[in-house]
Amino acid sequence: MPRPRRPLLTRDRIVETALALIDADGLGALSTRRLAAALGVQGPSLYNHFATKDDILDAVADTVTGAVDTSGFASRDWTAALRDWAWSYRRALTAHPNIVPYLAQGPGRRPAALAMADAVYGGLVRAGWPPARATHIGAALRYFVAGSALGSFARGFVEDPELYAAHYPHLRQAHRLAEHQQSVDEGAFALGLDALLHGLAAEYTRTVGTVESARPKG
Amino acid sequence: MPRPRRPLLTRDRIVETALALIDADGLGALSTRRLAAALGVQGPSLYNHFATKDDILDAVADTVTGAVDTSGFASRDWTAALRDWAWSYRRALTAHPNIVPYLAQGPGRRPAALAMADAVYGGLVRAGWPPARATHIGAALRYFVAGSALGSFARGFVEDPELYAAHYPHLRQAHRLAEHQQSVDEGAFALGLDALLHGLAAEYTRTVGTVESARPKG
DNA sequence: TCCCCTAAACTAGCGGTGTAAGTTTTCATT
DNA sequence: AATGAAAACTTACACCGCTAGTTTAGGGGA
Repeated sequence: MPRPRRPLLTRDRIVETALALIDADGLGALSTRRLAAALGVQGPSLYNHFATKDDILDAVADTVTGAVDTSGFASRDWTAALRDWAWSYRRALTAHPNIVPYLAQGPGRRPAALAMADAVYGGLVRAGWPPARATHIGAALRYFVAGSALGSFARGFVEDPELYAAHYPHLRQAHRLAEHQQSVDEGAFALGLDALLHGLAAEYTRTVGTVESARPKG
Repeated sequence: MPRPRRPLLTRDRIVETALALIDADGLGALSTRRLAAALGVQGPSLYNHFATKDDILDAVADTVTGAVDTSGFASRDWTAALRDWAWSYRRALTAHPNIVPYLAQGPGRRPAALAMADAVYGGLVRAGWPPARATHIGAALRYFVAGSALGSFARGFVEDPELYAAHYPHLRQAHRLAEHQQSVDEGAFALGLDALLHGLAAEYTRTVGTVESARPKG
């Protein structure tokens, strides 16, 4: 097949299909040939639109990150904005859990990640946090969200309780975790996020100023 | 070469060499043939000792996790024990950063991970936390540590500041992050951990009891 | 309008991957 | 002493990411 009258591929179509395949079958099941086949095309044709497979994955990661909402930093006080952002961030990642290992690992140089960092950092500095502190806070929240989306804690446990009872006395009821996987993970996230924000608020009043100065500038 | 008089391979030697290769060249550079070559052996010989490559990686992950110290839960109050554990956990992971993506992702069914969960969960319950809360706290800390070890926040930034100034106004000084990568990541971890523990301590006094009841049982 | 360069598909193929299958020889057990 | 398992080997398969070279359609300049 020579050059077709209308291009069969576009970057958007490739990224979209790649994300669908990753969601359906996992990161390891995405090969250039399988992706191309899903697009009705031969493997190497992808290289007319992307330089490497990693470039495709970067683009996929960028669209996932792009779904994160940071608008709270423009309108709400910094603790509420952080909370909204963290939950939105988590939702964006858990909506596509199979890409998270790639996304969390790779560089934050992708546009959507930079825009997100910019919004968070800017919002915290505007709220009165010293720049170095703002950096740390953004990073700490990112750690927590990425970790929570990466490996489900509960998923690691298995249904058979006997496996645990013998060697790990306190985990005798751990098999129940498998049943309530999602609620355990979300509960742990909610608890940890609340604790983090509580601790940060205490640090804020201790080192930055009163609650009043935390109002958005508008 | 037939069966040698003394076995050339042992599980321990394989795991040890695999970890060294991963540390040196990254997870992606570990192939069964390269690993075997480093052991003075042909690729498929590994399958006399491990069923799959993933089994090898699981064993590597288990030895890394095994270096985490949870002894604080036996002797210190729960906040100090959590802090010690989190730092030890982080040190164990950052000592072998290349294996972290695999480790953080996979199931927690490996013995060392189970033993760790057992110690943490048991320690928190003994301190008076309700079982469900203890599960959430252990998971939340795990999220935070894994996320912090997984992707360096600072590493994502690049030296050239002009790349940022144009589109991301608040990141104008982000290039400095690259210089202080390690201290930024550690500072973010320290800040986040302190905030988390502060928030958990507040939750403890609010819902569980006074500080007195948090003493270790002994 | 003709020409030509670029774009976007193709086919063929390279070196590498995990692992299955079967072979050979040594060691340990009966 | 015989036997069977263990631990190395070789060969081979299907797949991987990617390169090189080919073919033709489309668009811009003479």
